[in-house]
Amino acid sequence: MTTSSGETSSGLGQGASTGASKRATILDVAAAAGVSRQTVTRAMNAMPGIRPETRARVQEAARQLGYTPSRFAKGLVQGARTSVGLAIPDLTNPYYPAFASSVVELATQRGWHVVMDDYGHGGATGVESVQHLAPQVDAVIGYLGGAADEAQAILGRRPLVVLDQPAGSASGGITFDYDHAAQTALEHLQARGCRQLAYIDRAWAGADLGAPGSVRAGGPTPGTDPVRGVMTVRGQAFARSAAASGMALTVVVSPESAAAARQVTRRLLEDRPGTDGIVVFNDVMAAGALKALADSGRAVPADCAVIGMDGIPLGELLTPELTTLALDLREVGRAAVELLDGLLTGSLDPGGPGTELLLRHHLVLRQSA
Amino acid sequence: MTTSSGETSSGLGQGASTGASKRATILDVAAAAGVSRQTVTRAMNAMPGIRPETRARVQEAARQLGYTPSRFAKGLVQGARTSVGLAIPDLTNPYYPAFASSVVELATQRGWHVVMDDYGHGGATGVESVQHLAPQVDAVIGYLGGAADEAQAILGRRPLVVLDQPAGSASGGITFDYDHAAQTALEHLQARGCRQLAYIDRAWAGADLGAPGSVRAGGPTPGTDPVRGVMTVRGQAFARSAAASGMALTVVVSPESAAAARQVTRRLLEDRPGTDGIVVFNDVMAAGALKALADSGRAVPADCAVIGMDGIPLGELLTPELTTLALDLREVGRAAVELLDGLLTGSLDPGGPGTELLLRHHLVLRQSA
DNA sequence: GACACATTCGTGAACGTTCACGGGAATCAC
DNA sequence: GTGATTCCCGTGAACGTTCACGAATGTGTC
Repeated sequence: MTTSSGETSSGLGQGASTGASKRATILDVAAAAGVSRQTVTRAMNAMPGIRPETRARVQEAARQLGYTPSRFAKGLVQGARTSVGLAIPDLTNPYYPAFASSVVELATQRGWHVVMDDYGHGGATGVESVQHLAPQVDAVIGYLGGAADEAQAILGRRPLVVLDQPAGSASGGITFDYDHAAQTALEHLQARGCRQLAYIDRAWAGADLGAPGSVRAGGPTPGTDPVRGVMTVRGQAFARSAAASGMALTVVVSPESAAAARQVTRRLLEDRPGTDGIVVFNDVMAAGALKALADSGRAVPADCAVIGMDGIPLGELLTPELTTLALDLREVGRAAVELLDGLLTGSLDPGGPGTELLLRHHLVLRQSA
Repeated sequence: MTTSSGETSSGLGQGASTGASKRATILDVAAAAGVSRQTVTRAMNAMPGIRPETRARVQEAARQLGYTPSRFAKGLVQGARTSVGLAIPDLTNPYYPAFASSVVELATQRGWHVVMDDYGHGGATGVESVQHLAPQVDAVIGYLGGAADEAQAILGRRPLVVLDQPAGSASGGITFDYDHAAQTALEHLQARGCRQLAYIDRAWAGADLGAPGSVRAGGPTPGTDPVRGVMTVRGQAFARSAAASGMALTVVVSPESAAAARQVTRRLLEDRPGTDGIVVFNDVMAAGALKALADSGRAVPADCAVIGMDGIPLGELLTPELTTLALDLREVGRAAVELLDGLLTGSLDPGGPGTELLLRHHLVLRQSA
């Protein structure tokens, strides 16, 4: 029997009952079990080269002391388990959880951990989210809504994959082919016989240009400079697409909520009663539009067709069921994770070829159009 | 000018262009900037006692080398920033994101980080989720769906707050007063004049007892032993409540999805065409029930009233708008975080008084009932 | 009984950072 | 011009764990 040769454990023999004094370290466990550090390590990590009874004794001592290995010490010596930050503007919008779910699943498969930040309640920006995440993660995936360069600067060499915005100096980016989406939707509505089309865009978060619901652009000359900076990228694509095919498209803006969209749509229908086809920025807002159409006594799609955007599960549950430009959100998550994987393993170079993906919406025909 | 006195930096003068060789450490930056470790620390952490030009020089060197301080080394010496794990069975169900959003917000306010795990896609259990989270977090909040004791054992002394399940040996727990909810709903339906009531329960994940939709308990004798273990806690509360007030309640079970609930409801309406009031396990499934009622040509609530459960935003968007037993999910998140806060700061003792909260649903009257 | 070998366990070193302290140079006061 | 004060900056120590190696003990073989 070896007498404990020192190794500077905490002097006090802390009984299991005394409150949270310090924090039990591996040396405390070693002392309590009458073994050395290394043996404790072997016992806790299911390593070979230890007698079963010793292992049991150590584990019991660890349990009694409430010992939990320090993830910091462990990480320091073993080299990081990678943990990725996930910056999301609003978990309340069903679009994001569907995406996040996919990211978490695939990240977990790779043994990564996901640190989630739902910025936006407090009016924080994507960059602030990255700033908050930065000290804790090895990479970030996020819908930042702009300022990719600044975010990448904060992260330094660590990979950043941004979604739905120009990649800029970010390591990678995933964007969506809104021109294709817009063309698909408008063509479909036209083929259905719709003649007076409208697009409901999301109002810029910061901007407060005119009352919500005010008509932004009518007639065949959208896409001109004054419009830029007011419309979202999606809105610009719709304006371009309408102009290209010579259709008239009324563009209105609405805050990003079903209730707001309902109100805006109601006003739109008063201003332009002949509207017979509406495309909406996202499915949640489209649900509001459907409500407004019902309010006004119109039948959908007979009197007015509606197309949403995103393809969240909610759409199927609405009445009428929502036709939508769907994005396969699990696929988007997969693209983001695989892109990040490539960047982390080095098989992809930041900003290099293959780091900017363009994904397409596809039209899911249901009842509303 | 001090000549670099050694301090064992990496021997190679790694140019900024060479690939990811090792990882730049604080010593590399110090050497590159011609200063010491401590000065680098001061520069990176905005500490006083450093000349502005020196700070700039160090920061430039850090930038060029792509230096990122090791969170492990930092955490090791500074004592942990707390990071909490959030175990969630299914982010796809709108119930959970609403809750998670609240948790993330309040945790962020406290300077915590949230490591999210959406277990359940791969058929994992809550305990496995905790096992995955454990090495990375200082505490866990989660909907584990059982096995709280086992989960607490994995975490040792670290706090565990479980929701919607008996706390067992967990540090804290938040449960819901389903008896009150059931009574509220059933009384409301009865007052409305409903006489043939049904409750659609969620089928147990693992169990496959009988075809989905089979009638489990009819008549006035539910709550007996054979039923236990088949019905959820919510189901049992409804059975109890119905029995207590002498109402007849048909209980059927359905997998947890709108589509499944739709099918189950359809079958229920064939079996018991006189059903004129239905309560459903959650809002998503209630949406399916509404669809089934529409399919069968019934008017809601005239022919049959429907009450959902949870109070997710989706309910407002359905047609008819869903009456529901709502839970204020932000409040639930707040309760969980505050409980955890108390446990972490020591103002609350694990399992002690004030660690088991009972929250109540309130009936939100909309159109469906 | 001597040797090789397997099994079990312990000790120095290292991971990268911050804290506590101390030293040197410049500035100020008189 | 001496001492006190301030401003910068550097060095030992420590955080808690694992890795690499070596020591001690037991087990088998001839």
